Amino acid sequence: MPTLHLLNSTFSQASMLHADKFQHANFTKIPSWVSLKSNNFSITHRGELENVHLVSLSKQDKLKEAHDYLLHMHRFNIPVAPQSYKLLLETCSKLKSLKFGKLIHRGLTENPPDFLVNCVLEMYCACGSLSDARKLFDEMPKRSMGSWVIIISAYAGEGLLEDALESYLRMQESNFKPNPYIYICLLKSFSESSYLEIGKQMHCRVIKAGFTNNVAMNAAVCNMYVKCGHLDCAERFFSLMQEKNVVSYTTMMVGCAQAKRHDDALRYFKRMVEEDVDLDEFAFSITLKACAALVDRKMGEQAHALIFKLGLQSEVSVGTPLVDFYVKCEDVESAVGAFEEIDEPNDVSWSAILCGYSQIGDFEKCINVFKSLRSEGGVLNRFMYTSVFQVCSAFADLSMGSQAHGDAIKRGLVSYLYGESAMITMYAKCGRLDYAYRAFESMDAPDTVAWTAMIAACAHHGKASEAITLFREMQASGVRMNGVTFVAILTACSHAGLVEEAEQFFRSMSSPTIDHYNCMVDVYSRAGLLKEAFDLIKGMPLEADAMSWKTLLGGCRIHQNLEIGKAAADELLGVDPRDAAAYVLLFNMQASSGRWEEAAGVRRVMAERSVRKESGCSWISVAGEVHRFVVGDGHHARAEEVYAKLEEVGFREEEEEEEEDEVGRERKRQQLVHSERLAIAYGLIATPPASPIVVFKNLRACRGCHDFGKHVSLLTGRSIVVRDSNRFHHFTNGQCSCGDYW
DNA sequence: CTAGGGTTAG
Repeated sequence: MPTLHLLNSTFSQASMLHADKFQHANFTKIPSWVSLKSNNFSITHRGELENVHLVSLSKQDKLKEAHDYLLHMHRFNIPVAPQSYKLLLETCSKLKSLKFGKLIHRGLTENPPDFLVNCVLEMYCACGSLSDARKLFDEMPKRSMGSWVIIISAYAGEGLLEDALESYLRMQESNFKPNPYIYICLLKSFSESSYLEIGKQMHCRVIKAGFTNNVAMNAAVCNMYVKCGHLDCAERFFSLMQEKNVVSYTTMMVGCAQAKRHDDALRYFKRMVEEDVDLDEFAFSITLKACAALVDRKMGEQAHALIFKLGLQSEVSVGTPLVDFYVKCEDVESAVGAFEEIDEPNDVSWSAILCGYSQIGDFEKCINVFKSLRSEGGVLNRFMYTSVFQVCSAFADLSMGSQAHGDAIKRGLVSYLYGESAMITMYAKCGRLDYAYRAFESMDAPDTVAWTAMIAACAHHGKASEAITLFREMQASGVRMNGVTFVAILTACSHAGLVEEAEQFFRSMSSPTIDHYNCMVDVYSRAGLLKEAFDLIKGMPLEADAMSWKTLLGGCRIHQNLEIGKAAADELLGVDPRDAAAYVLLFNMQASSGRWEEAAGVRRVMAERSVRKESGCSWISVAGEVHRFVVGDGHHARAEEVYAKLEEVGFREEEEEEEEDEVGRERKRQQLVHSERLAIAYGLIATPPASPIVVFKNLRACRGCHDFGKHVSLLTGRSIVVRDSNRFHHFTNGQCSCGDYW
């Protein structure tokens, strides 16, 4: 190959001559002048050097320079080799540059060789201009088999089924006998169940044409059955295939993944490894997806090892699902490691890592990475906004959330179900059930997740009857319900004390999970039916988890049932000895029934195991700025005004019927004001008189502060929303939306 | 000269 040889020698000459200047010279960084001045190279044909330069430019994606140089060659009548044109056109295809593609097409000589015309045709298809492709195709003096393949493949690839079939018939009229490639292309366009019949017909034609022993052909048939939703047909066909390759295996794995049979997908993967099939990046994409879905850490790590062995970790198509796999395994560190291995991460890779940060709870990181990606002009997608909405939900940051919403609208990245559902949750968690409703109502056809998000939003805001109405509407609309929907509706019942309704919903479930049992435990516990709750845990077919016992313990605390409470605490600490909530609840319960010895014992154990109670804090966002308060806080710049306001509204700590435990006493003694009162008072002085005050607290509000909220809403006429760790409380005119039941 | 499979989510 003279061309290659010349390029190599050019390279070595350049690097030898300028070793000092070009320490890191590599193949793609050869300066353009190098090939121009080298008259002393052994050139055999006129223009060979120029052609090499042209090819070099196009291989470096320098289309503009290449085109300029092409014009230069034309001007000096230097012959341009067909191969050079081919490479130029390929670069146009790769970069999807219709503009240069057209320019180069126009610059072609009068009678270009047939294969070059096919290259132009391919370029138009690759650049997505099927109109140009069709025009050229119709005007082509000599169509080859390749031309037909290109045009049919383009139609099929774009989903233009009719055009593809028409061309298929037309080619037969022009006496071209379709080859396997034609069928492979055509089969590709039958990609949904409504095309099954025509797909089968095409399969018959394949058999009649005698292409039954073609691996690629068979993979395409398999794929057609998979995409048309007939995995069983695909499997039968697959098992009859004599020869199988990566593509056919990958196709089957995709089919299994679609049918959520991820373990079957992995079985195919194992077979592929056993049979020593050459694996490629596509095979690993789907394998990792299955590992992620199953959270099969072991399998995923083995796949990762194999990937490393084959050096495929730098491929986006492998690295991205690898990131997702580690995210699903809740191992962000490995996810970040996998991400950093990717050579050219795309927006999918970025959204996978953003999702990782948000799922794991590193909200700060998530939002910062998103912001820098955005400011650097990176490609953004809707998945990213979903993660951003999750962060805003977690921060309960309405200001950031609505900004993100606006930003997403501007970029046209919001009108899709997932993002909208995340938005419902975001607005609800920011305390704006009204906005959540608006987001929900703006959806044309809410799906399972959207309905569920809306029901959960009502549940958390204590709107049980609205939740139930929505649930009925959802049923009537025919949208499928899932386990999460039932968690939402049971939560709604639980927050409103609707025991019978909850029992009804629960009974209507075919296979409740531990989450649903725990919801029922919560329903009974809150309603004071502690015996029922305890019996339910004891009798359920699933093993109780920490949540089961914690929920029961919470109920025992509210209803002062020391006996069951102790049993629950023992069980809870058996499951998770480091659960601070268990100790705190147990301590409070012992203390409030005057068992100081036992209470002190609980504290001692806590200290021994160095379990620390989470300290309470409340915050309020005013004009986009978050103001945070802790118990008895005096650090705020307007602290004096805050305390003065508290005096003014006149609902002091002493007046309440406080919890009589030791903690409560200490607090009383020290006259420390609970953080949520400080935040509410700040809201009163810092926001306009008519606007609602929305306060957030990391722990549950106590009864005294709950009464305080009611009192202030009556006194000032303001609407006050308090979100504690459990739910939302809407205080208006001295009443709370929870009906004092929570 | 012509083709086939894949990854992100509430």
